[in-house]
Amino acid sequence: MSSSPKTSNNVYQTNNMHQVGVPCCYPSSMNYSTANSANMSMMGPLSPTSMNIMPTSVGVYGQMANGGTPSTASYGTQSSINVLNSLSPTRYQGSNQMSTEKVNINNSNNNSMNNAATVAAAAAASAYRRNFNACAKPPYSYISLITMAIQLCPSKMCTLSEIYQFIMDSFPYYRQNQQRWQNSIRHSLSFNDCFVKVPRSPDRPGKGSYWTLHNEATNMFENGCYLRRQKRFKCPKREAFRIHHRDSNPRNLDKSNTSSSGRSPLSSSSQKSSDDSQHGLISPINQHRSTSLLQNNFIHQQNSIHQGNGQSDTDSRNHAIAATKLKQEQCDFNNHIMSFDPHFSNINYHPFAISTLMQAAATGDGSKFYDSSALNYNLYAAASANLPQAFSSDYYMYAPPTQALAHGGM
DNA sequence: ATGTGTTTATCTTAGT
DNA sequence: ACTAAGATAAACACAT
Repeated sequence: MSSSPKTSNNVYQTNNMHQVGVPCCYPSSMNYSTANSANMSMMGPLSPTSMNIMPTSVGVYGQMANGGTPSTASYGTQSSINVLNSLSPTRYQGSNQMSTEKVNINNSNNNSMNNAATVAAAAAASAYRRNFNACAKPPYSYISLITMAIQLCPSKMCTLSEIYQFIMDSFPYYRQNQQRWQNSIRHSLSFNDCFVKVPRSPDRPGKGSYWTLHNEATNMFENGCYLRRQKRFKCPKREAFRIHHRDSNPRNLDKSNTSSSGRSPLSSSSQKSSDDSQHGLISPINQHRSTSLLQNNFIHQQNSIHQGNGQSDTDSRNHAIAATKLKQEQCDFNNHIMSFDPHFSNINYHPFAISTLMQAAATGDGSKFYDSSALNYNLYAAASANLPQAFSSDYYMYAPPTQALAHGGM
């Protein structure tokens, strides 16, 4: 298998994708051209200016310097064990190319601001040098990367292009081979029931929908492993609806008999896209947040769209009835689990949980020395603060797109 | 034309 | 070894 990486000619354009009211906070000024080592020089030489900003990015990922899987005995929390065990030596070859220079990160909060800033800056500078010629693939699955992007949005939903932007801003590795991984991102969004598409409202024109998390899929990585979930999230209601729709649609009856292996579904109407909002999959948790009205509007609009989109009257009625019923059931269920699930009542449930990192970022934890305008950078500061001390010397750190910050993030 | 979204197929990898 | 999750490639439809 040659699998020579395709080099795309696309340069990701961020500036005019959607202009109004995008409920997202990611810096959108960076255009990352695809993929060669020369392009990595865009990260620029380390300057005093960037030094001041670097500590925001003392995020960590990587593998043990000696290449081995760490024994579970040595390291503090179960979550950190899971994180490290999830690293594959073959997968993150990039980090093998790093220099052997080691960084001692002192992440104690007891240090004075100056000391901590100095240490962090030194660590960042060192990491910068190490990182300059090698960008290891971060130990996060695409699903977890998408989840991070969504969770970091105040509105808890964002567009595809914003997901791209978050990933590229956060992980230099993904400034390369964009065509490849962006296809995978799109596949992940469509394929996984944990991601729910939210249509745009008419007053927010633009390409693509918003994506949010299924309200039952907000704790997929609470065990601390962001590479592989123990169980793929599947929405039973969606599955049931799919089956119901398939079996009750006369157009599918003959197909289901004849083409068990058929490839024709490419031309069939998609289920996920049209059914999400009808299922009431928009989280009531999210409805507590700033976009509740917006999302409710989306749901209503989508319902009305479906009732008049050319289906037969019978189909439309059945859809509407089923949607209403499912939506009510979903809300009841959500209210129920929210009453006792610790994940919803205690956001600090787990030190490595995304929700924990979000909380730290949102409340300014780890942002003492940093510009807090870019939430995603604070995420990594928070992650760094949670880093077990035993790992600190062997971690692979990475740099943010310093130019974006230096230019004010716009 | 380009971006977005869906789906199938196939391969790799982690977990057991 | 087996299974399931995830990654990758690709074809295609549709929206902007």
